[in-house]
Amino acid sequence: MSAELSVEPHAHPIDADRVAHARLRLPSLDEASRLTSLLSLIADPVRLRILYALDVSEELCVGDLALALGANEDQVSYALRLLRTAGLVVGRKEGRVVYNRLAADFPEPLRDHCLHQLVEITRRPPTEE
Amino acid sequence: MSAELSVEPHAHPIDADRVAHARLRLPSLDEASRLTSLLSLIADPVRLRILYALDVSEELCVGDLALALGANEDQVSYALRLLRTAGLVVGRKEGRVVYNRLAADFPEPLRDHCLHQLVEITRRPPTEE
DNA sequence: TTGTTACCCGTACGTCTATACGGACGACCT
DNA sequence: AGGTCGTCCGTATAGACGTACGGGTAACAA
Repeated sequence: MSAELSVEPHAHPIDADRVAHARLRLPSLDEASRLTSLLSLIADPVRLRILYALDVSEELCVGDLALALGANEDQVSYALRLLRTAGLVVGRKEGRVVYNRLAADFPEPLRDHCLHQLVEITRRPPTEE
Repeated sequence: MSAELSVEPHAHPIDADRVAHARLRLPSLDEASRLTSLLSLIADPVRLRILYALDVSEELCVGDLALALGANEDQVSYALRLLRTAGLVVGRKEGRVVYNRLAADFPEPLRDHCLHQLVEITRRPPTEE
């Protein structure tokens, strides 16, 4: 998956300049994988809305989260498991209730760009003429 | 998949205020799905790097794109198919070569936030202590 | 202590996604 | 015209992902 191949699909680059130009500025396969694994995490309706909910409300437990989303607790629990594993969400246990909140080192750009700014895209669907 | 359920998983919301607060500001399931389907498209190493390449170089054909990415043409071709279907990339055919470029109505926030800003995350991996 | 609540975990299933392969088209060169 | 190259499309297979289900743990109440 992270193997560098010595590719030579066809020996005739049509625009060698642009290929070299792109090649230099392109993020490496490793960097891209790191970013896309992060994006994949928020590219899910349940997880995205969980992050939204935790962003506006300081912290929420699983049951209330499911109530706010209109989803069942299994979905929320599974989503939280992934978010916690990735270190985006942390759980504070108080009694028998686990309060979830965004991690302190939650990537700021992710919060700013994806949670705050990118919502506007949803208001204007891409199929506008 | 887009069915509204009349859920009542448990009758004891622990923090009713925060639930209501989150519920009001939460994007609808439909809005979230629209956004996540877009994010899923760029949440793939091949597609993300293609968008990057097309962003720095005006336009590139499939073969050169594969050359720049170090991927085979099948991967690039398949990725371009999805990006074209979504309307993010358009193809200009000139002779037997198809030059691909970002669509004119490519969502600006997506380009700004995901392509330009979000790269910095990759520079500082999330596993930093 | 017994029962109930809130939650987590492991497993199994259905589904969606990406990849690889083969064929087909149109465009250039001789 | 014939041959070759660049690209696209359809199909099949393997793998990853999300969902649902059942059991299990810790905490509070009676």
